[in-house]
Amino acid sequence: MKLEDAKLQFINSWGAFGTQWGINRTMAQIHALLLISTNPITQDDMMEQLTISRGNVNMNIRDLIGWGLVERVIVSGERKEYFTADKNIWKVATQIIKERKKRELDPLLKLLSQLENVDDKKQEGAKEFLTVVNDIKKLGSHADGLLDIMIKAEENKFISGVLKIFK
Amino acid sequence: MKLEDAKLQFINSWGAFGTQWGINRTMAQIHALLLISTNPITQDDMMEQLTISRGNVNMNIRDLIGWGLVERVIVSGERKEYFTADKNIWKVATQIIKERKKRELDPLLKLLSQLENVDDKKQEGAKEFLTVVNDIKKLGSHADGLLDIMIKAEENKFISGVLKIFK
DNA sequence: TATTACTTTCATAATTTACTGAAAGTTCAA
DNA sequence: TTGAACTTTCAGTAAATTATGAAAGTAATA
Repeated sequence: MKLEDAKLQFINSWGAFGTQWGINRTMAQIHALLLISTNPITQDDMMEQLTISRGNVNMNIRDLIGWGLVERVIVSGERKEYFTADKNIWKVATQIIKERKKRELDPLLKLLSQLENVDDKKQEGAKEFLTVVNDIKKLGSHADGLLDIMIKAEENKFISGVLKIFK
Repeated sequence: MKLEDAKLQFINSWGAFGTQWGINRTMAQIHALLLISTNPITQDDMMEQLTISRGNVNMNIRDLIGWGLVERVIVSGERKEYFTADKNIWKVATQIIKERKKRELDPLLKLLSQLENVDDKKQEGAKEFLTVVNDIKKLGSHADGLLDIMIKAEENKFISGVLKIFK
């Protein structure tokens, strides 16, 4: 397989994969493109490579920066803005997890806590309801801590070894 | 807060939450409804409670069954079909993770493996590309194992304690 | 075997989400 | 301060996803 084809396929697959996880296709594609670009690239480069409009590129770049996945780079002597993405996949994963937690999980857990304040906890069905709500809360907080460990484990042979015991 | 209101809000929030993770709103709502229903319910119950069409209920129930999250229940003496969902949140989580892995992660990893077969691995940019592809693969397989641990840890105080050391 | 009770399908409609492109905004250099 | 180079915004449009509901399918009862 030619490198160019492989790159193209990587970008497309990454886009498709993102879609299934609630991330918009173009945003994922731009990120993929940046991941495999050796040097920082411009918005025009992205427009050309992905055949998408200027507005689209701009909005998604802005989102990616908001997610902490992409950075603006100033190339001295150039007027144009360049962009780059952190190539360290573990950092990328940490960042995504951190953001999703902040944006989605935390608000959900907060809401669930409120739902636990039902008036009459002895009424028909209340017990089952409260159990489910509470269990989701527990799972949420647990997942949180464990994903932290996952990231650390990835960069730490010792922890990695210890964890294998439990598999 | 009244129990009925809390239930309603739970269903709606769960639906909204699902949407952000690439799960369609109605499917998540049906699942939520089943989670907090003490007894098995019928498609008509769902139509009424969620004010959605018969077709919509039927298609999403079918999907939920495909995900292994919902089961048909036969109530003796009744002609109608009833449905129920496993209330054990850890089993639910395991099941979702297992399915997403099978449907999305595995195919992606397989594809990435193919992309590693680029013709000339010495050409400009090939190294960076292959590193990214390989790192994602590694992350993918690692995440897999660790999510297993998470589920087990949730039900095992000992492991849970050990894991805290690493936080 | 007809009737009834119920389930499934799927073409079309509604809704949601994403994209475009031109206009407005910004910044820098002369 | 003018204008060229570049970036951002956003109303309108297009595309993708979901939902509807009536018709077709199935299977239990009489």
